[in-house]
Amino acid sequence: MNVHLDPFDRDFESIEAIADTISQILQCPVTIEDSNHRLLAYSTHAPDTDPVRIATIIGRRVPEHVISMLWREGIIQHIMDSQVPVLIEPIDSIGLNRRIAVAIRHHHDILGYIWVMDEYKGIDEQGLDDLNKASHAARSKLLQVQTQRRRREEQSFEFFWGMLTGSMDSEHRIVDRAHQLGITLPKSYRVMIIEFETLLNEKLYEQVLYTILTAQRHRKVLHVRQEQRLLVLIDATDDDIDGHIAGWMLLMERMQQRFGVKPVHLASGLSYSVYIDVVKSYQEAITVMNIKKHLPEETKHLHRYEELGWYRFLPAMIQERRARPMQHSSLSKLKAYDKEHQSGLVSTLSLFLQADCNVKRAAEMLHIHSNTLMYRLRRITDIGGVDLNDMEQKISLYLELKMDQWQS
Amino acid sequence: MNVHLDPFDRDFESIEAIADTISQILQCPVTIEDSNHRLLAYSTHAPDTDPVRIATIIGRRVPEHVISMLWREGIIQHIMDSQVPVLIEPIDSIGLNRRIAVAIRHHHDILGYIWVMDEYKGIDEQGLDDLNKASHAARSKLLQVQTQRRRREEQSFEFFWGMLTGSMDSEHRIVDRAHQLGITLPKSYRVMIIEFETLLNEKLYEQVLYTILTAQRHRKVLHVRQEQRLLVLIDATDDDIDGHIAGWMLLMERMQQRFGVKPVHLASGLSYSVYIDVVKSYQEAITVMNIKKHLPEETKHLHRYEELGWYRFLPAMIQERRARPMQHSSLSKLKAYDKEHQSGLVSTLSLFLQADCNVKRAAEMLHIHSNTLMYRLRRITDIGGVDLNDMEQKISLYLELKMDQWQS
DNA sequence: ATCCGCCTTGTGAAATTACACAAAGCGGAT
DNA sequence: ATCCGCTTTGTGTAATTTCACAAGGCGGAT
Repeated sequence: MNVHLDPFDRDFESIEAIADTISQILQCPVTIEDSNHRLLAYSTHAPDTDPVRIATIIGRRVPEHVISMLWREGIIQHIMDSQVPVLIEPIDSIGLNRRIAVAIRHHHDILGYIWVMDEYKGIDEQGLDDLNKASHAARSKLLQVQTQRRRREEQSFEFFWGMLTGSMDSEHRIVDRAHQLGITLPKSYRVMIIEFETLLNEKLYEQVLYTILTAQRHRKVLHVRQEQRLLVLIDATDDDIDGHIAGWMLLMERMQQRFGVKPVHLASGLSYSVYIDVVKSYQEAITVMNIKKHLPEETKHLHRYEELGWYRFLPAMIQERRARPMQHSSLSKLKAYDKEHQSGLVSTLSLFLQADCNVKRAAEMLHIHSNTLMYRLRRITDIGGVDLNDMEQKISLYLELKMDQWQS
Repeated sequence: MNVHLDPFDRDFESIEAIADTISQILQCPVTIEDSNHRLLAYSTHAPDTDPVRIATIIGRRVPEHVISMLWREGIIQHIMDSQVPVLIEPIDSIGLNRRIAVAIRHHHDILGYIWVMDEYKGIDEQGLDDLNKASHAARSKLLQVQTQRRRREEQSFEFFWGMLTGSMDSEHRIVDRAHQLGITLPKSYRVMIIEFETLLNEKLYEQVLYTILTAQRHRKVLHVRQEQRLLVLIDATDDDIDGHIAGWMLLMERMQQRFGVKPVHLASGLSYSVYIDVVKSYQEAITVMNIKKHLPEETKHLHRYEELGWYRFLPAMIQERRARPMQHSSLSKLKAYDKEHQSGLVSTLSLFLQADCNVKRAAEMLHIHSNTLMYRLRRITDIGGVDLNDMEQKISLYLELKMDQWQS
């Protein structure tokens, strides 16, 4: 039997057929996934499989914690890099038995993966060779799948962009179109902006999307790419305040670990349930992003429009200030003094206000003796003519200082 | 000499001629003033006069303190009301000798006054009769003066209005036109709005103007009437911060005393020295007025745009808030609680913030025990989820509360 | 009536803060 | 060098604030 006819040198009518063929030859259960670990096909032949395979088939995707583990163990990277099938040792803790995996590639792109459960037998050289051939055979099928997916993506981009810009201005039309495209819109949503340090090129984009889509929560998300940003329509139905954004933060963390890319900022608008309000939520997200970029330190832990507090008025205030420039008399006196004497009264005042006018706290933050701070405050009241027991004045100062910071 | 030919039954070539005629007949010094106590004519004949008359002639108007005194003594009112000449007893404290005064009227309008110094002689019936006749004779002359003044006023209204609305948009044109109209523009100016409770009808307007124009500081002021408002271009050259507005406040007080009319609000824009900026100063004055009307209590002692502090951003913030309505989560919780339990947590919080977060002070203002306030504050932090040691949160609350107040 | 939660006031101890004053460093002006 | 004003730090005291706890009033529900 040295003359081995290549069983994969033919046209397959479907991906399932490929899976079944592999399964028959190797006498093992087989699953084929796309690049995002979504189930494309699985062999029906074998009776007993491990829990991971069952979960994958039931959920139509590899469970998130499995992917996490595979990444952590460096297995996914290995499969992605290797030109030949990779043997994977069982990981009992997650119910993963021994298996062999091979990537399906097209040039340098990963189109998907073939997994072979190899619990008992062990596969010989010939088997591995067959698996490689199967991988090649799967390529053209997966390319079709990919092309189809791309086309659908294009349509969903256009759809989402239409919502974001408000050109889809009738609720009815939006719902209809979503139905047409097979998109399930969440009952309640927010628009979130994820901003990266660099332009979202093809590779980065794929990586980002891979991270998002392999996460359990977000099977399908309306999204659109925009220079350095990814705009996402996130589900706000079960908006448990912290949990949600925290989940995204975690994703971003994972992105960092796996691909070394980390988004700089996350910003989301309010949640709405009427879809024509996507425009609003988007505008709000933009506002949040804008404010975060100008005052990164103070808004470090803010991500959602409703968390902005008074900062949401800052852009309007800045605009007003630009339209009618006017020096705050106390502040300009203090600034003049600072300039002449190289002192830091303004920054001291700023920090003092930030510290809720608590002398002790502020002094600690400044690493100075509290009496020193007291002295400076006295100077501030003397030179600037400020009454630090007057809320009005303190607010005026605080706001002006923040605006100064914004514009610097 | 029973047959007395009326010496005033002829045409006089000027007001001076009338003054001289009276002076000749009565053998006393005579001055004729317009309705605003501005000198129109004086007899040259008599050698010695009292200090008031000298000051009047030198200053071309009756000194302010004299007018004040005459009002206080009820003398001006008396002259205005009386159909016959009024004898005025000397007032040594201001150097006013004995004199006789008669109003020059046209229907019910006062056009001016004739003053006769009557130090030594005492004037008989015949003299008084002559004085009455002189008053009639002066009328036509004064009507001419008044007409002329009215025409000039019309022109100045138009001029000022052009500046206010920005339709006079070239510095050059403004300066030229002012020169043409014989108006001396102040080097540095502000636009001030004086608002009254009622519409500025003809009578009220005259009274207001009378008060302003008889005050020493403001001999001539560009002004324009506008429903309930009088817009004034005030001199800001020697802008000694408090003094200036205080002077106007005094005037308003006087207006109240003399005519029972009191302006409700004073509001002024910034001071500028380039005349095309009148528009700006006017806009600022409008802003001040707007804010004062919405928050009368907190802006009671503010009149000038530069004193507004952070309030100058309020309109922009309100606009932003209206454009993107959003409940402050803590506040709405507190409001809900207040509604259900008929408590006053929100108002307590508001006052507490107003009192610079000083428990003692706030408790006193509320007439409650400071521990009661402490308790309420604890409730506020519990129910509203507010951290009252966080400046950011306090500012958010403060601003939201002010905006609520604005809109209520 | 009785209970219970909510609110107010009072008391006193503990903690914190404000303030006055002293000592000393530092840099510029004379 | 010397003076002077500005600044920082340290010390101790007086005043103020915070906090825990007790006692009692009030109104609605059972």
